[in-house]
Amino acid sequence: MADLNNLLTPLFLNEKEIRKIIELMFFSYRDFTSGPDRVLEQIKFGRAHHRVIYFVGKRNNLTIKELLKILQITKQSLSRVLNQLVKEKYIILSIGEDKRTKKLTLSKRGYDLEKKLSNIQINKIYNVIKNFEESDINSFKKVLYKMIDINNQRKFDEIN
Amino acid sequence: MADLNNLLTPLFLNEKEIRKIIELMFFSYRDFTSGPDRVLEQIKFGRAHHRVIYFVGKRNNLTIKELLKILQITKQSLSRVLNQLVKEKYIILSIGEDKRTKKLTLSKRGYDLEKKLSNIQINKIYNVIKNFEESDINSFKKVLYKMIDINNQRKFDEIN
DNA sequence: TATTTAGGTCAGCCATATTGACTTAATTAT
DNA sequence: ATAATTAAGTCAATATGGCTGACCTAAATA
Repeated sequence: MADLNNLLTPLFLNEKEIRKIIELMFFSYRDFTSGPDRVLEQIKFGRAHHRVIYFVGKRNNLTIKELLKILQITKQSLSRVLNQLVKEKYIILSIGEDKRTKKLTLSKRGYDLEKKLSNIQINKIYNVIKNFEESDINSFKKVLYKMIDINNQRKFDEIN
Repeated sequence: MADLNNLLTPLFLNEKEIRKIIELMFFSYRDFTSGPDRVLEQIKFGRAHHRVIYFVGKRNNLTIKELLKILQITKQSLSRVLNQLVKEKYIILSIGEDKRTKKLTLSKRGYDLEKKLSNIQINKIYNVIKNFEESDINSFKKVLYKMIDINNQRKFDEIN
């Protein structure tokens, strides 16, 4: 690694400045998830449920395998959450063309919950970025994108 | 809330673009924590231990109360993690001037672990931001900062 | 026909968080 | 001087979200 405290290093590459970014990531992510968390608590769901309905909502007819690839958790971890969402009719299962696969779709109920939860985050982000120049937001997105591991950048590209 | 799909809304304020930011936050934060997580696993610690030694390392002689304010967890949650760190001599406790308080300091052992863990994140961030213009990084930090809840922005300012 | 793939399930474990109740010792306010 | 508040600690119970390992079925593919 380069010597981050070298006098020739630009100021913004100093360890102190980088540690600020570490803290910005920690604090911003925590506040970013806290809104939906409070709503989820009331219906006895957790953050994991939000993630599932978020990505199912984004891509209807997602298979379990595709969902696991996005979430990067084990199928055992997913199963508890997914079974609850299916049992409580937020998500509808159907058989795929390949009959081994199952397709996941949001019901109206699931769609409404997805909207309710994601809108909290969408509004929060909207209220932040509306006060910036488009160029600031583009920089923000570019940098955040590069913070993702290279193989997961590809996954992000696939779903977008 | 404004209509995010209104034709007059700038493109970068569209719901679709905002959802990309949601996903960037999710993927980047996950990859941001995965490095330290793997190291912590080997010594039977978790992410919570990293947070504690991170902030103790940042501000030596931090009190329990101040630490709780930063982490925003209950003292019961902190106690398990902190007791382990003290028992295994990563953190040294001492009595404050106000004898009700305790001051937390990293031992050499704790300092070394802090460096080892944080350097993973520092290097990751360094390798990302070195390829950007300083203005991009400034935009990135400004936007991320505003993503923090207003009262927590103050806490960030206090420690920086 | 054999192998691989998609999905499911059971059991047990661990980490991180919570709430509530209660204690001790020290400081501060009345 | 006494009462109230504060900092810290502890016990117990609970929830969530992850994990590993083992094992199963049914469908697709080699």
